[in-house]
Amino acid sequence: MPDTTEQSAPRAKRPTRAQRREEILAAATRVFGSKGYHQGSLVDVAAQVGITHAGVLHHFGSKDKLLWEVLEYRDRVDVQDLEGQHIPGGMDLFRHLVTTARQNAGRRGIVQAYAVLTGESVTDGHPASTWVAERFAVLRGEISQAVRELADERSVTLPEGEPERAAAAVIAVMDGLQLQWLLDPEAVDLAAATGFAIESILTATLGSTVRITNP
Amino acid sequence: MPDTTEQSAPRAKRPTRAQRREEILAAATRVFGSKGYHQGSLVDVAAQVGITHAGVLHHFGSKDKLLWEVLEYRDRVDVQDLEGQHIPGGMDLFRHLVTTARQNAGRRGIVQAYAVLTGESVTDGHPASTWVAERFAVLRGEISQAVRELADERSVTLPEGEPERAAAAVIAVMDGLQLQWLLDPEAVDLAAATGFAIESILTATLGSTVRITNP
DNA sequence: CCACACTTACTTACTGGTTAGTAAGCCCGC
DNA sequence: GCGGGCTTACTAACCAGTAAGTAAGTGTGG
Repeated sequence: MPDTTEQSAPRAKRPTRAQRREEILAAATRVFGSKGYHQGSLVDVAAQVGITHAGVLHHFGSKDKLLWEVLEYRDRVDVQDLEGQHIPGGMDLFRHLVTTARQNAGRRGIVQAYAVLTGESVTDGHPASTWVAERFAVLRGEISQAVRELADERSVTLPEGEPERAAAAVIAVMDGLQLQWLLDPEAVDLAAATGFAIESILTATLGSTVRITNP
Repeated sequence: MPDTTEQSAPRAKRPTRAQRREEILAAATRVFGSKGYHQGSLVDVAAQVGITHAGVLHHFGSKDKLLWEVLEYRDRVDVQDLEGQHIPGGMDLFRHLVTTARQNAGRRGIVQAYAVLTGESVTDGHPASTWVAERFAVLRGEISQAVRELADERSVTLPEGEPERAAAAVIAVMDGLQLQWLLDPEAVDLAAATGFAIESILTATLGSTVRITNP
C-alpha cells in the first residue's frame, strides 16, 4: 500500500529526466568505482536508484554510453569545483594539484573510481581507453606548460623534452600514490607524499629548491 | 596416424604435469594481462594451451587459485632474472630499478598484466588485493632501507618518515609512468622518465645531486 | 616381459548463476 | 488522453565449477 500522504518532501512526486539521469550517473560512478566497469553491473547501478536495470538502459541506451557519460560527468564536477572555472598556470597549478590530493584523501570513492577505470583502460579495446589516454595527454600538456612558465620566471633554460618528462613524472607520482593509498591508507599520507614528490621533481628540474606553500 | 618416428624432439608425446602447468601459467599471464582477471575467462586461457577450460581447472582447482599462482610465478621469474638471486641494496637497488624499467619497455605484456591487476585489485574483495598490498609494503621497506643506506653513506640525517615517503614516491612514479606508457608509448620514454624521476626524488631527499650511472 | 591395477590428464556435458540488451505494456502526471 | 518513465518478461550469451567418463600412461607382481 503506497503512502499517498507523503507530500511534505520537496519532490516525492516524480523526478525529472535530468534529475534521474544525474542520480544514475552518481550511482554509476560509485558502482564502477567500487567494482570496476566490467564487474559493476547495470543491475547494481539501477538498484542504487531504486529502479530496474532496464530503466537505466531507457535513459542511457547501453552500458558503454553510460560509462562515457560518467566520465564526462566527472570532468564536469571537477571543473565545477574549480571556482575560477579555468585551469591555473605556473605555480598555482602545482598548488592546485596538492590541494586536490589533500581533498582526495577525504573522498575515497572518487579516487577508487579513477584508479580502477584507469587500470582497466589499458586492457585491449576497453571503452574508456581513449578517454584516459586523452586525459593524460591534456594533463601532460598543461603541466609541462606550467613547468616552462616556472623556468622562464627563474630564467632557466631547460633541456629539450625536460618539461614533458617532468610533467609525466608528476602525473605518474600522483596516480601511483593513489594506488598505494587505496590499498593501505595507513602506510601512505596522500597529501604529504604528493607534495613532497612534486617539490622534488620541480626542484630537480629547475635546479633550485622549490616549495609549494599552502594556500 | 601419429608419427612414431618423431623422437628427436624431446616431447611430442605428452607434456609432464610441470610443463603443462607452466604453459597454463604463461597463457594465464597473457590473458589476465590483456583482458584483466574478471574479463579474462578460463576458456580464453585454455584455448591458448589447446585444451578445454575444465582441463585448466584440473590443474589449478579454481580461477582464484590460478591467479594466485600466476602472481607467484611472476615473482619467481623476476627473481630468476636477478642473477645474484638476492635483492641489491643502496645505490645498486636504484640502478636495478632503472634497468628493470628499461627492460620493461621491451615486454609490454608483463607490464600490462601488472598494471591491469594492480588497478583491478583496488576493487572491493578482489582476490589479488592482499598480494598487491603486500608487494607494495615489501617494496617500500626495501627502498626506504636503501634510502637510509645512501643517507648514512653521505652522513645525512633524514627527518622522521622521509625514507618511507621517498620510497612510496619512487614506487608510485614507476607504476604511474607504466600506465601512461601503456596508453601512449610515443608520449613517454619509460626508461628515461623513470631514471629522471628517481634521481629527482633521491636528490631532493639527500640534499645533494644524485646520478644513477648506467651499469 | 607383460598383464593387470592404478593414476594422470584430460573431454564432454551439464548446472546454476549473471550478464546486457529487447520488446511490450502499464501508469502517472501534465 | 497521451507520452514519457518505467516495469515485467524475456532472450541469448557467457561464466565458473562439477561430475562422469575415457584414453593414455605408469608401476608392479608374476
